[in-house]
Amino acid sequence: MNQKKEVTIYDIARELNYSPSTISRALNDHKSISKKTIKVIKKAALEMGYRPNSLAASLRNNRSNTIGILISRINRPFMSTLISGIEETARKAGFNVIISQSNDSYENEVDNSKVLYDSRVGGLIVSLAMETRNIEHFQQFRDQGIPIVFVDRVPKTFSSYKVVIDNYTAGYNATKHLIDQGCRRIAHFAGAQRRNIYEDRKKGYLDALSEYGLPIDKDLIIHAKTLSFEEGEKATNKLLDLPHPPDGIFSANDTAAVSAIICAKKRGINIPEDLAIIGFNDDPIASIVDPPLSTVTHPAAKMGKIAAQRILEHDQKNADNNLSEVTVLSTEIIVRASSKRIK
Amino acid sequence: MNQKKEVTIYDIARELNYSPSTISRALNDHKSISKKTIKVIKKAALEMGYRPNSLAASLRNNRSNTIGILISRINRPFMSTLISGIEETARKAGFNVIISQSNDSYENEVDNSKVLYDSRVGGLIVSLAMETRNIEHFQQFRDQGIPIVFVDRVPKTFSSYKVVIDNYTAGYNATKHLIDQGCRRIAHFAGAQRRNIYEDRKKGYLDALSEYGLPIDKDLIIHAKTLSFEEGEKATNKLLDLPHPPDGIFSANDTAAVSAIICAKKRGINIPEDLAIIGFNDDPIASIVDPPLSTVTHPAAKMGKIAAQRILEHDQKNADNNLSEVTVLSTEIIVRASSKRIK
DNA sequence: ATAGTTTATGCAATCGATTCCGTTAACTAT
DNA sequence: ATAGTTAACGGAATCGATTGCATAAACTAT
Repeated sequence: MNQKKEVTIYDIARELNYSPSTISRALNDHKSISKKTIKVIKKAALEMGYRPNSLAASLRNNRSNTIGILISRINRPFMSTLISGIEETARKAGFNVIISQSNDSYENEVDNSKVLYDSRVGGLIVSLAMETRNIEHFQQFRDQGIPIVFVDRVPKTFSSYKVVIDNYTAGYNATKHLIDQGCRRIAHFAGAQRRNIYEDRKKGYLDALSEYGLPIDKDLIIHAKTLSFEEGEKATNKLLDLPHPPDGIFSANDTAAVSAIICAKKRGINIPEDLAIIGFNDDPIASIVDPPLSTVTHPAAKMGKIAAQRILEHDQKNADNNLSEVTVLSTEIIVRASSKRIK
Repeated sequence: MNQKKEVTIYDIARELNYSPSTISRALNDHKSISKKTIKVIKKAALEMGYRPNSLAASLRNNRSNTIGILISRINRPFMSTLISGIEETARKAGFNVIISQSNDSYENEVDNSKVLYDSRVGGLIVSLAMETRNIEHFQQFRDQGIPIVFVDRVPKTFSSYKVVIDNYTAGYNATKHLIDQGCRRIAHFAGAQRRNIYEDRKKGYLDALSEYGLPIDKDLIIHAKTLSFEEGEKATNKLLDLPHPPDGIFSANDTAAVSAIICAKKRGINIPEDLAIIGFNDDPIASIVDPPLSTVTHPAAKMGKIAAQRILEHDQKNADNNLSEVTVLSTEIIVRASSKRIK
């Protein structure tokens, strides 16, 4: 038995002949405790090695100083940067951050949401799994007045805080950029259309083509489940095997775009002369690949910061207030060598 | 006021005319409750929408089903994969994962360790900040019998669970590989020597040189604080400006190695013919850069899994048992074009 | 000087689950 | 049939902090 007994506010109370209430209030700088007493109590707490028990406080308040994160995968540049932004903001406010990953499975998402609920998180930040169609599992949080912030991959029908980018405009601009560079047969690597981000990017692509009088060729639109490196490779080969191969590709993510660059190079295609390519996200690999990949920025850290702020703010305000604020962040096109045909 | 009242075991008890003790035991499949009763209670719990309050249970047990992670930065490929491995393993066992990043600052590490302690985490997984010299802040966990697992960047003097790779051998083998490829003037990008991983890699490098009768040239050893892309670029330029530039570089991470490839290429150096390069970690950028970077694997996911397992196991065993088990994982050299001179 | 107010603090219930220690009833062995 | 077990369940304290409602003292105003 080597576990030292932990010091509680009762121990301090006994030591100083105050009541536990006073100790609690003093440690929280409650205004009804005199400054002198506060000083004395804090000093004693420090000396006695007192460490607050967050669990007890959370139980009493029925709310923990914890933000739950529910995302598909942690080890993706966008996601880990998003988390980093959340963590940084949350920690400054004394909040903990619990992470859970669904691996894009609906079932995992539901299970994880339950566990986070049981942990009485003070707020929830969610980026939907690829699979998810039904979002009833978030209702329990709303019933308890626990704020939810959806980021990036958001549901259409659930009214809540949302932090997103304008995927439509980004898709439109990326496509327009390729058109401006002289591309006339532009392919698109599209993601799962169930998710807003991929649906909107595709819409932007389609509208840009239409607007500039370019025909829409279904053979040039490749739907991939995960836009992985392998899928990108396969898609690129398929496109290049076409009788009339494309002269441009707008990929809904960087991974597939990079694989397209590498694959096309292997086949002796000149980039960007024969084939101009633009991706999405500005992952680290985008600036490393040769030629460097043009892409669309995705402000992950900022999204995380704002999402966390929504939850922290909510803590302050009245619970019923303004639960459905939508924040749209701007993106930029970064033009690199993979699409720069016009000098 | 729209917050639905939450259902507790007391509500179920009242409803079924059982005592709360029985409800609690039934929900936990306690053996002294009849199977029939368990079935009845679980059914009622489900119907009534009961959700356990983890906070209450944790308070009572003075230990939460939570693993705290204390690392430098989340958004690095190695780290986010490590976290992913931890999360996956922990979640299967019903544990939550709280993350905190120190940004390599000692103060942040200490602060975060306190917050995690106050949250009564059931275990702690740590990769030390670059700055950290003093490790007293971990003593509080040991005093309470809370298991600590150090991963990758571990302290030398603190006896605890550890999960590491054999950095010395990896550094030795990476250097030997370059020697085998005909390199005779091999430079080294070394990280902060305070951390075991960089110190050991450098030792391996030095011993390999000695063993093969190659002189050790201090000009060829560059110490960088963070081995960032910029530092790598600067170091490469410095090396290439030398009267006798090196014909090989062993970088203690991939980021700096990739920047070396890009920088050297810009200067018209042929890789690997004029300069062979090998990195460390096998980050995604390693296989994307042109030519692809040879590197040393770093089993991040496996490390995370094992670290989490240590904590989960500890929960089962007697607390005083075997607290200082060290696990050494094996690494492999991946030879890619950046160092392959001999066909 | 008296009533009203402010300041500083204490009392005790509360959050929800867990568990030690009974107790009762049914069952088993001799 | 009686003592001894076992099975199934209840009572009540407990974990540690918070907070609404007192209360006592000191102070202010008239």
